[in-house]
Amino acid sequence: MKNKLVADLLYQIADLLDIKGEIFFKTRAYRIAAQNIEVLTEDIEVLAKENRLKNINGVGEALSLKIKELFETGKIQYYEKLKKEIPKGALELLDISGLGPKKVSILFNTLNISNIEYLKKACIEGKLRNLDGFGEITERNILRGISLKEKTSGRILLNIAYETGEKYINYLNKYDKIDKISVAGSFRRMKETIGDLDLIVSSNSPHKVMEYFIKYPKVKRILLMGNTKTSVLLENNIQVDLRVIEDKSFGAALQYFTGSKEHNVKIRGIANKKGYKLNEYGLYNKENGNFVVGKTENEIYQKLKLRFIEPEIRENRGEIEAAFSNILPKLVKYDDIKGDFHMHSTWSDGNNTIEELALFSKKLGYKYIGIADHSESLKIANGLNSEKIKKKINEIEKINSKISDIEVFCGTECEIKKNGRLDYDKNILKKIDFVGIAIHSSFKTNKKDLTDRIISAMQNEYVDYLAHPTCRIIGRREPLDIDIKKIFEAAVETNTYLEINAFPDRLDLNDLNIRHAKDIGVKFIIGTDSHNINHLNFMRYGIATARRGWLEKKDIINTYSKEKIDIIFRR
DNA sequence: GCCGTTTTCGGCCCGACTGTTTTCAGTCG
Repeated sequence: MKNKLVADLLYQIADLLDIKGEIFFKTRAYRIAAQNIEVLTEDIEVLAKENRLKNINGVGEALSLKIKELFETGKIQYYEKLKKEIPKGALELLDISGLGPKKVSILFNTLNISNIEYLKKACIEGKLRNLDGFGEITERNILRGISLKEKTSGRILLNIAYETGEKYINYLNKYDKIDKISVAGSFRRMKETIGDLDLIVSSNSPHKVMEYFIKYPKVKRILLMGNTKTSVLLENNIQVDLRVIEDKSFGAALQYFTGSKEHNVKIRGIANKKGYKLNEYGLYNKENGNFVVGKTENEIYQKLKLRFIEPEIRENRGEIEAAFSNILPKLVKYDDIKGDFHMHSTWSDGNNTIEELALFSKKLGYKYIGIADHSESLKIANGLNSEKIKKKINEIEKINSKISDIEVFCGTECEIKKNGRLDYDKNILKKIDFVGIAIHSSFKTNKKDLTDRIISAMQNEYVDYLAHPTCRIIGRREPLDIDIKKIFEAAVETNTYLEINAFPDRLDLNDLNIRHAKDIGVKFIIGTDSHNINHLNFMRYGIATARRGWLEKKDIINTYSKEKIDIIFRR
């Protein structure tokens, strides 16, 4: 599937056209097309061959020709030409806070600034202040933007955002001038990484709330401050934006600032067609400007004849159409999970004993857990040999008779060897309750071998689930180069559950893969990959990712009752 | 560049804040 590649190319063309000064709607058209291609389940190369590109939303005559050209010649002339006009470094300038296409265009065309290094130098030398629309403050802001980019390298992981947001909200909750408070933005949608934290507050004393907001002890700098909007930078370099509105607009603001942008554009388009105008203050009658609703999100969706859409799926990936036809999925809930089958104990590389894990899990309300320690060949993680497995089984039996109301299962996270065989033989595998399999080494073989290796392991009759299927680590390791669709098909054929690994830098499978897999008929299991009891709390990020992948309770094995799980895992 | 039970041409979401200006453009979300 080259869908991602085509989408990235169109995004790049949009950026290049922005800098060139092309009209907004044209560059937006490229981005809309790119977005729709990114979420396409069908292989775009097949669509191109069968002349069906124009079936994709946002792809018309011009774009379909360009995509066809790409598949036929390996290049798009239009893109090649743009690249020659505008160097790659100029695109990077767009990432700097405070710089948009217009300013980048001026910088490039007048001072020939084509990378961040030159820009930094020019700012320090005071060369920008004489340009039209620039001044000394702009120079300082750009320098600040550069240093921030160097420090944070972009986005933060969901769990960091969660912990930071939780503390800030606790602080705000102590202030009696605040009525309602909620998170918004990509954080509320539980995206795997977050740009900055958005908070929405309703209050009749906005100015006082702003004053209190900026007094939070962890604030390092105030970025901007007004009566409705204030932004601060925290000591950990996370930006937090606060919006304060009246209570009657709380739902409208929440809807507006939760996004995604793409979702909102479509929703506002629908509002328009129905004779309304929608903004962060409410839904208004377009004719007379009268306020219609705005206190809750639900009222707004209702007025637009849509079912309520959960924040996690507001990405304009078909949820609006589904809400209209009343066929939205009943997303798995955060308290639907009854157990966790991916945790490591002191037997391998975990920091807590099985008993400690069991007691903590019981506190979380779980009915069962599975201990999935590493297998023999993963020496670095203290993988278990057959002797140790026997002892571990004994220990688990003792714990099960000692602790009530939670059942502990003995399992493994078994290495898939280079030849596709498992690290343990049949005699061991049949003794333990469940078998998760995973790759931790020899990533860099070719695509076909890697795919075959995983599928051949899935075909082993004792295997229950495939852990972190793509092995990506956010910000550090790209997903494995595997034929993911074949893996999904094999999962259905061999009845292997695919894990949604909830560890914040994995979240693997990701939202899009989950949706594609679900369409094929895959069943899932959410595992935290815990190495200590605190990691067990990561489950929420796995559930969030499952929700973003449109999963329902019935799609996920560890929402099942203990009786059902007994049937599945007790051999 | 796309799209059409408002349009095949003329729309395409909308408002706050900042810094630069002297009424507004650019950026951001």
